[in-house]
Amino acid sequence: MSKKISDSAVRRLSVYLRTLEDLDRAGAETVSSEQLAAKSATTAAQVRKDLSLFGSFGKRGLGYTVRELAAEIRDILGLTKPWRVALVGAGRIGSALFDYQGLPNRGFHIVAVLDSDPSKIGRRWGDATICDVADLERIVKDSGVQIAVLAVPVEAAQDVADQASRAGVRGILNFAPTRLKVPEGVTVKDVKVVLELEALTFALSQDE
Amino acid sequence: MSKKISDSAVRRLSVYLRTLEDLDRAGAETVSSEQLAAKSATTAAQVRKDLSLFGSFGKRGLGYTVRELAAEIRDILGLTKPWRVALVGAGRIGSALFDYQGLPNRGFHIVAVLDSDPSKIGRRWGDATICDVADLERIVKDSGVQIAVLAVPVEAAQDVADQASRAGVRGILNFAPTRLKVPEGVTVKDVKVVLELEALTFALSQDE
DNA sequence: CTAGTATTGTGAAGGTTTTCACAAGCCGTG
DNA sequence: CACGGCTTGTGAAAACCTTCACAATACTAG
Repeated sequence: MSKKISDSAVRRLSVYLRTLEDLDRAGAETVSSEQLAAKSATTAAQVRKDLSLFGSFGKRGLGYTVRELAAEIRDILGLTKPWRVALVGAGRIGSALFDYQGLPNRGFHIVAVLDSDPSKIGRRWGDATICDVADLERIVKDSGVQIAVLAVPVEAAQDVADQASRAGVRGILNFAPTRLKVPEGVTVKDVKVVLELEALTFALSQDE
Repeated sequence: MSKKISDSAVRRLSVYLRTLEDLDRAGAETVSSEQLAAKSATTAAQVRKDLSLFGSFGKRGLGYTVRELAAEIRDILGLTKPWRVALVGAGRIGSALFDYQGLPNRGFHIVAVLDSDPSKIGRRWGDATICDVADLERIVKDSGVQIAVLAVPVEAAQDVADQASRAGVRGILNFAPTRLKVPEGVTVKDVKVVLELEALTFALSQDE
């Protein structure tokens, strides 16, 4: 049915959304593809092409209504409904994510925090209690968790991914530096810090 | 001089390197493009094409020597020399990075940790002392810092990036969810957690 | 109502990246 | 040393992505 959308297009949409939210906060009512492109580090033609993959959201001669376009992109990205997230790993990355306001703002609700460390299990974080990761499957099922965020050591990641997949999670955001094997129907995205650093050193090594 | 190398090719090289390191640890001596591709989630042709951008590292009929190829890729990515890194922001992300063994292993040495919080300045982390971010420029110059890692709140990020650029930093790894403006000659790479999550929800919204 | 300015949406062109397919090369065996 | 099995390196083809360029349209001013 829907034509294939490239990953880069999706990522640009996400950038446009952030830009639009900034514009809205700054009080802008409308924006042209030219302006949106400038603030999103791309070109006007690219903006229009990206949007045209999903519909026709602007008015010729006028541009786009900031709020309307933001709403359309939220819809495209699947951000109009809340997502139930389980945070696995109550270490420093887990705790930084737990407190990060950007997640609930975008509709990502952490409904469970899990860890394997007995000294952490049972502790309270805000209004969440840290649960034993051994109960992951039950918790995922009971709370209807759709997305698992893996902020666990690399040795544990595949195991947690297996359990989460078995329990019916549909997406995994993985902070561990390893390529997870997951069944059909489960989507993984990786946060690759070292890879970014290496892309950086490649760039730096080039221009000298 | 050097032809333009696509970002995706560079990122794949980084993945190959990790795979090769795993293979080496597992005791493998040689690897074919087919095997390397399977473990790196790409195709054999892609592997060969990527490598051919930089030279000819294999033996026909035999494949690649794991260690040799790893060394070549390290060289390509600029990982054969140590990089001096300043870590700005001694919060949870900063502290997670500071303790992460993956960085020194890859030649990234954190030579300074900075923060603006008076209650943190002066504290010791391992054998580093947290410095006042107001001294960033002096420290960058004195220690020959090449890369700044920004693990600071979004409001502070642009300001720190400006100071770091002025002090002569060549690369910035940015964890803050904002697009940094930097002068010519400074390269920025972003770690985009929310963007990955949104790419995930897009994928999940598609197949249902 | 007409002219003029602005800006979208989109086919077509241009460019880049990936895949294909095969000659060239390496090794072990007999 | 000749043959067969295997695997690289690489032009050429195919697929994909970005940019161009312009007709279509919206509004404003006169």
